[in-house]
Amino acid sequence: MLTPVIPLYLQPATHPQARACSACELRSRALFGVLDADGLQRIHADIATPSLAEGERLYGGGEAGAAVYTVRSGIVRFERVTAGGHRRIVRLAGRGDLIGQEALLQWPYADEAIACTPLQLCRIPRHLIDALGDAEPQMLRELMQRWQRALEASESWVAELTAGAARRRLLKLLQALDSLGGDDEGLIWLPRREDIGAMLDMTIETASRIVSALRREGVLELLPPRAARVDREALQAALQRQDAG
Amino acid sequence: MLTPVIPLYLQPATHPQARACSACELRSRALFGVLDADGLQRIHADIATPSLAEGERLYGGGEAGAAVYTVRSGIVRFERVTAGGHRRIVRLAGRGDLIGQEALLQWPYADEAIACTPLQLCRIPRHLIDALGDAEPQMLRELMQRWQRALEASESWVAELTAGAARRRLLKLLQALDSLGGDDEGLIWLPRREDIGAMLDMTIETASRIVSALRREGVLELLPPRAARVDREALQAALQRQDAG
DNA sequence: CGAGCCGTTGAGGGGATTCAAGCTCAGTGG
DNA sequence: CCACTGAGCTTGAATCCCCTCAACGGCTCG
Repeated sequence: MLTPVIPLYLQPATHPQARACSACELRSRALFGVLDADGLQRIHADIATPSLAEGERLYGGGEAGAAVYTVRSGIVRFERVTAGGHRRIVRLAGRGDLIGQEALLQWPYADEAIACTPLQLCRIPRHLIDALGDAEPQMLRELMQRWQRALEASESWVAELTAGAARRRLLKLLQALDSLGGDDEGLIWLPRREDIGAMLDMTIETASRIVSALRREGVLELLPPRAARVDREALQAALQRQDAG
Repeated sequence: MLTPVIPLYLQPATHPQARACSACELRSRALFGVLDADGLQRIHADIATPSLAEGERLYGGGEAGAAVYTVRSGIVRFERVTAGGHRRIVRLAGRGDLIGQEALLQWPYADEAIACTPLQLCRIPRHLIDALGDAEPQMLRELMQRWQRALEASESWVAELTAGAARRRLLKLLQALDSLGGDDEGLIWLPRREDIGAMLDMTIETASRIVSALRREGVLELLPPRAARVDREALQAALQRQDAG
């Protein structure tokens, strides 16, 4: 998918944010990828690009929201508190994912959204999507694709991260973190043990024991705090053995 | 939300399926609830209302689908096979829910969909939604609501049915089954022990032990095969004690 | 009646939790 | 400078919940 270069003569008249969107390396993967330069020009003014530090909250569950967000870089986690009063992380989102989509329906946010790493976002107000929906039906299709991707992520979470032995779940989490935010060299964000527990339903002690074991086995090289390097081959091998034995 | 009565003089000229849709008790909750009589008249011809017996498969994971379905009555389960080769049930759908929505994006079905009970559906071809999308923007909004509901169901599944002790998960499942397909008297569909295992990640033996215990405690009255009556008060009380102790 | 499926129950073992102690490290203030 | 503190992590020992393996009963169906 080619992203057309904007002619120079157009640029002086172009809003800075529109230029930023045009140049955005995510554009082909992003919600507004279907828009041309004119389309971007029309919407530029309302789009902000906020940043959050690790641990900061983007929004809370139950809040009435007026915007959706695209993740430009970083990882977001979605938390909720169970009926039993325990904190549970139900999903992660990374680069290119759309979050807070329920705001488009004027529904309150379903979960609490928190930055796991330094986070860069695009903030897109609801009224913008509403207005654009009529003019650009292709964008609605993009939107529905985002919804389906989120559903797919959540169902995969159920299938892969909530079943089986603790060690298998943790290996699967490492795999997911690698494909979500890992770089070429296998450098990943490694959650705090308590957050691993909230994701995989285990105690911090169990999480710690398994992480330590994987470190001793060479699957994981810890780079405290909050980072690690995974040996992808060793990870695959460990998963194979896990599923076999 | 009122569903307008169709004048009698209109009916002889009306396609039988359009009459059925108009009279459908689900209409206000269904995808085409926003359409008026004329709108229904236009789309009637392509809508079928298939029925499936318990255990029959609606579609398989990976298949290319050309239709979405609305559940008129019964319960559907979504299964997939994990990377480790185990069968996992990741979500349930009931009356009023939309299933197979990924077909609208021309994506293959994500999961296998299987009837848990006798099932009545509305089959809505993709081309119909495509055509209607332009004419009836309100319907796209309905569609996005369905997507969000499915996402919400999946995230709730993660939060409530995959964490905590086996007994708590099973109690929560009974609660979910009651609100999904239960009648006034607490009559519910009770899955086979193997399916309980695939939902809650436990063995059939553990499922059986807990079901038996709940029967002895009076929470559950078994009505074999595949049915039970829940004592809602006792269920609530059992959950309270579970979360307390 | 025997075969097969489904469900139930028991006994033993293993993996995760619980309870507890000690470690590292950053921030604070004497 | 260094003890002090608290948060996060690690490790050990004992307990318990759930899994594994096994046997058996009810039911349907050929």
